[in-house]
Amino acid sequence: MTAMTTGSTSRADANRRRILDVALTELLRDPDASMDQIARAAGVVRRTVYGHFPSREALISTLVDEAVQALADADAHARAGVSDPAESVARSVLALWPVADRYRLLIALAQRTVTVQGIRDRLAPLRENKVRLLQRGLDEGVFASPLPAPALAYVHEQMLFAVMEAVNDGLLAAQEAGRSATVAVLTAAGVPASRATELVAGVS
Amino acid sequence: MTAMTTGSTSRADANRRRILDVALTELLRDPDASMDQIARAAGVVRRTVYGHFPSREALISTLVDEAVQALADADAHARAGVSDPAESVARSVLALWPVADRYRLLIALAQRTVTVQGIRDRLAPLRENKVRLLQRGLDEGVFASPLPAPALAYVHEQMLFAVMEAVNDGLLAAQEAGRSATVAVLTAAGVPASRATELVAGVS
DNA sequence: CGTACATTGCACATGGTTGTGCAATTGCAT
DNA sequence: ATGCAATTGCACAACCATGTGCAATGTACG
Repeated sequence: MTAMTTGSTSRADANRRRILDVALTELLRDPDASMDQIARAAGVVRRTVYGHFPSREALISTLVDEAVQALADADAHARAGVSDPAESVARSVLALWPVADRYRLLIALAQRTVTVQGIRDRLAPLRENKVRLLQRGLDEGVFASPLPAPALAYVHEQMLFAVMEAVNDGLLAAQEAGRSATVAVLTAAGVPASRATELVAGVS
Repeated sequence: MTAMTTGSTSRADANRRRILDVALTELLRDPDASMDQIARAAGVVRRTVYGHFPSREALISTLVDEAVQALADADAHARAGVSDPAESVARSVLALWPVADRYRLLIALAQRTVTVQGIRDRLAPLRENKVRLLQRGLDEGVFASPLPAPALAYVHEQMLFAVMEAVNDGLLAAQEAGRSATVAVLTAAGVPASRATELVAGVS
């Protein structure tokens, strides 16, 4: 019965997984990291990487797919059945935080220019969700900003990157980062600081 | 007297200037733009660019120097003799806005990884000024944020990029952008929306 | 006109990266 | 141990970008 290589996903799949993981951190350090750099960092020869992925494009593309998937899942799950826009944003940011941190390279690539075509497109649905949420909050008077909802969405994204950078540079404890980022984002949306802190405390 | 090639800075200097300008926009479109791309875009042959700049490094480095210079000047001038931190931030952002927009590529390169070594370093003094200002505001209770001053500085920078992107993508009118960005930044620092709008109105 | 200088049009060497081919080797599981 | 699949270790071709050299061409200015 086709042995199915026991439960162990064989070392092939393990390698593939490791290559993806290493590629993530390696590309974060240098978005132009070569296949050789990635391979070496994964403890493998360049040729082996090509055994798993036909091209550099394909490798990064796989990474993008995983990232989008993880982000979409986290966001959808966090906002399920929450009606208040402020609470929704709070839950969303808190849930997205660790995932976005893991994949922040790709999101950074997404907003940069000529990398893999279509990163932006693949993130578009997620972004649109956020815009709708922000718009609703603005309409209901829960949020306040001189910026239109789509611009505010950009701002929120960038703020998350900023806080991640801060953590990275040791300016902020990783423990507090998620909550701090959430409060910061809410504040930027015009939610009074007191209400923002309260919300985050209540949600987490 | 040494002739000094009349008042006209000769076409050589004009070319040099145009190469720099074009390089700025070209590198903005693609941070990895080749010397050939830049040269063509400047209506010149690659070899000519090397006549003005010994290397790609040198070209970008010149750009960085100009950017840092312009930013530092604008910031210093805007904040001269202003004591209130909130007003100081307002003036600073409003003044920095057009300059940062012009040079945003470089600031983006600065926060990204392995480009020209030392972009971060050259921007450091400017950044430190901002951190001190934010710290003072936090101490005086004018600002409020769960983030420490240095992290808040990151956030402010990134917010500016976000708004620039928004303008770039047509989500926001260029006229309003500077003021909107300023209000957004102040709001993110914990200044109440009403006070922020008031400040910006009073300053511009 | 003729001088000086900037620009051009090659050509060239160099180095790095991508992607492929193939034989040899390693490791796992039966 | 033996077979199977993955991994390795080259070697290769193609491409692209960086810098440099040099002769020819243009262009402004006295």
